[in-house]
Amino acid sequence: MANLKDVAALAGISITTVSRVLNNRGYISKETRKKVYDAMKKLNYSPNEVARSLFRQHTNMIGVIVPSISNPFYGKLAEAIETHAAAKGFKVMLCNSFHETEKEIEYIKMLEGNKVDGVIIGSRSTNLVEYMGTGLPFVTIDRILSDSIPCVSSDNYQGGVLATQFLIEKGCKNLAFIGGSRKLNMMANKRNEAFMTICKDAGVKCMSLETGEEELSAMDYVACIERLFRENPKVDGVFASSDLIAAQTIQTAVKSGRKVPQDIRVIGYDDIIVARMTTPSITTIRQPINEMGRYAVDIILDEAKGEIVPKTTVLPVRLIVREST
Amino acid sequence: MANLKDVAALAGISITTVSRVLNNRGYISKETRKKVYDAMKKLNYSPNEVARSLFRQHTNMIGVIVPSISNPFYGKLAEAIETHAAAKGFKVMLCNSFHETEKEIEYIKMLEGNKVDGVIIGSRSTNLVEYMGTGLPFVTIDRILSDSIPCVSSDNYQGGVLATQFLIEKGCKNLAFIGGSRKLNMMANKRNEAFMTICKDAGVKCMSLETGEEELSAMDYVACIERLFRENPKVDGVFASSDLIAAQTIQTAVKSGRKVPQDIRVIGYDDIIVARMTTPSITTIRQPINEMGRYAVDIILDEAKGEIVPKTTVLPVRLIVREST
DNA sequence: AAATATATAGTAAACGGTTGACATATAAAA
DNA sequence: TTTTATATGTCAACCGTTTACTATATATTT
Repeated sequence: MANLKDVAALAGISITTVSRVLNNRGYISKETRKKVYDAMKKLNYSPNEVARSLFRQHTNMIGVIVPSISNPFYGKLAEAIETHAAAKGFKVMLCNSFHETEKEIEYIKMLEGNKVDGVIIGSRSTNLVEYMGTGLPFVTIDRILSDSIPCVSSDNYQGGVLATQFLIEKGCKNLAFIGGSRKLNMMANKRNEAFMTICKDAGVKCMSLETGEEELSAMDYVACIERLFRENPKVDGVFASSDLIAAQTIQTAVKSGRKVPQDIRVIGYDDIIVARMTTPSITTIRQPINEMGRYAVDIILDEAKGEIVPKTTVLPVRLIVREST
Repeated sequence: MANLKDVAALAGISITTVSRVLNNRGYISKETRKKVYDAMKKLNYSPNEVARSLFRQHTNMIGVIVPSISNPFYGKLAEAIETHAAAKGFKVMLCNSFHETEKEIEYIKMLEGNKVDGVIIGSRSTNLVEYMGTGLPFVTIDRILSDSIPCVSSDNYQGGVLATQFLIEKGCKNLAFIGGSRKLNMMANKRNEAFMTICKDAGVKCMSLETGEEELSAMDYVACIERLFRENPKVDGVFASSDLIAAQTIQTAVKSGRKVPQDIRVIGYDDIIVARMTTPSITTIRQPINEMGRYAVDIILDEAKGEIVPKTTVLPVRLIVREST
């Protein structure tokens, strides 16, 4: 691979001048500029970004840690992050933690060593804070890790309100909420809070089901849902905390002879592609995943520049009505 | 951030010795080793991988270019690649090209500049070859780009055979295939070939529908499928070239009053999460995506080491029977 | 004619780490 | 006692690029 020296030699000028045209600094004549570009083209030269990074003390690279990119929610999030980062000239290093704290710690160390300019964490582990050294900027998605780490989320409480009210409006009298573990300090817990509050206010019978880590990792909630139906056969509306749960709720309901939405209404959360693809398609609360990714990138970049950034950024959600309600 | 010099100073030894314990070279006493580790811990030191990469002339990083990581197939693929790469000490840079040749070229240049050790391309553009400079190793997924670039795929022909035979066994007399553009030089075209051949051999009526770029990008095939049903109302079996198409085929069939699988049987391809989540769940051909990712990584790493690698690697597929047939 | 702007070159240090050559000192083995 | 293995140190070169500094040589204004 050609380097600056080769380009300078071919163009018949000094290394310094070549570097100047590359970085648009100082005075350069048109002819010199042309000579340089010609030599670069001839040698198929592209600057060694590793060397640049070393000198400049930043890499224009951000790390993204998610539990699993094959989970459609994180897939969309990562796509939004990468797209927006690329538009700003930043690269993305992808890390799948599979909910394992150890891996997350390892990834953080790795990213630190690779001198990324910041890390976006869409992950669930606690106790990560102590491993987040001094200088590196972090942003979390949907999760408060510590007071000093900014968080981007959507309005989970409002999402809970919207979903619950809609189910009640549709005439449900016996609601169930299915969500993830409440022990994790996730903003998503607010969906459940809103659900309980709205149900209580409306005098509607309600219950909530908490699933575990295994279900989350395997993306398989069927056993939980079957139990829910067995123990509460009169449930006529389910607010699922993800579209994946909603899809499986529909499967389980249909299998037990219930019709969706006639016998039981189901509403999901996230509005990932699965919600559009099922039969019946899933009414859901759309999180503005693109915008969440965009804000996460903007914030991490501002942080890296030493600017003051908001501690929390809450984006609005929207009810998307489809066939399952 | 602490560097080698700081660690050496704190440990009271020379920079060279610290570098020696870091790289396990030469003779080091236990006490010195301990002093170094203590100092490293105290300073929260981690070696600057950028500097290392510059010296070593490789980055332990690979680039992955996919059309869209939010497409569940590529999400799974990227996850498999990242997981396997991480296990081997390699990092992954993620690139979403959205099927735009320009972006792919830009990404390739970027990855070249960042001195990645290799690039895995799960993308569809032609004419990329001229931009793939001299030294950088490439591997494609499911696509022959040129004679000299290794390709990893699953056995698309066999997948087509399995799917078509299964539909015929189930009693279908009037089959349709829905797939992507055949102009692209994808291995996936072989599914269609197999479909036509098997149908002809069995004397079963068949047709095949080719969707375009827009449908692929938007992941929305409903209009195509509606037309198919309108123009061929007697179709009683559909072989869809992806689970996304299969899911939408089921939606469209149900909407038009057909029952799945009683009136029309649908078989998908890939076995992504969507196939498990729909009602009815989708019978499909499972591509061994994990293994495809693993082989892609192994091959790119071997290539980077200058070893001889197979030109094509074809992994077996499997029929997964669910409810849609 | 003097002052200023423009255009280019060379040298050297820096970024942080690795490595080879060479020196030195102690401890164990021949 | 000599040899050898072990343990550390110093020094310098190197990876490819940036940049500050200094030096010159034109060209253009005052």
